[in-house]
Amino acid sequence: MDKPPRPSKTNVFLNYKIWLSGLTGNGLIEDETFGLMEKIVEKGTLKAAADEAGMSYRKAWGKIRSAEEILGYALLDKHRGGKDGGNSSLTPAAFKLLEAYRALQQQFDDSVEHAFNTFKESIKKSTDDK
Amino acid sequence: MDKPPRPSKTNVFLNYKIWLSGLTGNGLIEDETFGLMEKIVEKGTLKAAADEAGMSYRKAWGKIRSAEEILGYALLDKHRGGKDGGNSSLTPAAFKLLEAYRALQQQFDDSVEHAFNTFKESIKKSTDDK
DNA sequence: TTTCGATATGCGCAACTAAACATATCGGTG
DNA sequence: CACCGATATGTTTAGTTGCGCATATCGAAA
Repeated sequence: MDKPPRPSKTNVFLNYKIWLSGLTGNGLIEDETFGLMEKIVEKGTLKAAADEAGMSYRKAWGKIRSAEEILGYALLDKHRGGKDGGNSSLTPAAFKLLEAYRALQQQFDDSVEHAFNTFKESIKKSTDDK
Repeated sequence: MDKPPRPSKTNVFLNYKIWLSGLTGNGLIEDETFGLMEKIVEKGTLKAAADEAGMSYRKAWGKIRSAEEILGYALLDKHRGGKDGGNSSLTPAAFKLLEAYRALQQQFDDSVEHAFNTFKESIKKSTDDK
């Protein structure tokens, strides 16, 4: 889930995480959920996406359900029944959200890169220079 | 511990968290620990800092201990005994670390501010404009 | 109208985390 | 040299979260 820690000269690593939440406080949308959304695009079903992500269907379904509750709108067009059991696809709103989130994450990654470099320099400096 | 979520027009909030870790993976240094460090400067003892932070001495001590283990150097000059039982103060290295961390956090705050504004604009846009 | 595989959901148990409790040690100071 | 209050640490209990087992539902196609 979390980003792999960034190595520093002092054996200290910086970790960070971003996620979305609703106003009630319970429930959250984290990277794992967006990962699922991407896999649903590829595979066409929530089940296949869950398998691909190495998580149980129960868990994947819960994450999507929770996210939809927070957002107040559907992320998936879900279809049950039929020869192949059913399928799911992203709603247009889900597509937009996914894109926006990935862009947000990218900006975050970039700024972290810079901030962490500064941080490493700071703790490297001797104490007598300020 | 975590930052209070940032409100968005769509009732979705952005949350984020940063923390430090060592190379073994077990143990971490989070905002709470830096908060303790600041209170130790104010109060002069770990106990008073723990009380101020509303946590047990046991917990506070554990956090400091863990942080020192990760970093490989002492955060506190600890003194036992004496009339008033003892006291603790930050080491110079701890001061530097604390300052660097707070600066890092500030940079995060700023970049998140900007990134989240962009995010909100993105999910507001209609789907037919790209 | 039976079948099949994906969606849908309740619920109990396990794993982990966090808090609470208990207890020992230290050493200036009166 | 006894006292006091903070540092130091193991043990134990409590609480939370999540995982996955079990089971039901759906509907196009054969």
